[in-house]
Amino acid sequence: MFADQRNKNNPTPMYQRIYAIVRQIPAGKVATYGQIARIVPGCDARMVGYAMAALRDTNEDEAVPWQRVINSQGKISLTGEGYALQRQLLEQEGILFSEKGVVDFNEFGWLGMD
DNA sequence: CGGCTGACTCTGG
DNA sequence: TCCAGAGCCAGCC
Repeated sequence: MFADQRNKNNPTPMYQRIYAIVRQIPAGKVATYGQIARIVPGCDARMVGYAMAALRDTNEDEAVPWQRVINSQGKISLTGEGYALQRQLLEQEGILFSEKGVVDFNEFGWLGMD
């Protein structure tokens, strides 16, 4: 299974593994960096963030719903224009933000954050 | 092969 | 509530 792929013989680039997970997040739901990190063995929250950052240099941004990945506080980690763009994309999917810009995981969390 | 960079999370003061 | 430090790794010069 996946756990074995963390070996040197793993032909799959880690970023691609991360993107694969992100692509599984359905519209209208969000997941945290840490959550995704736990799904991908040998990967941590930072790695996920780095993978997302790397996305902007590729043309995969259309295939990977990067906007559905937010931080553990339920907030968008980007600032400035990036923030506005991500928030807009999420709102278009029906995700609601509190006045402080926080998403309710209980309602929109992908894995059902109970 | 060395150095630099980057969208996190948790803990403690 | 705010801030600093540690943990930790793939890409791209």
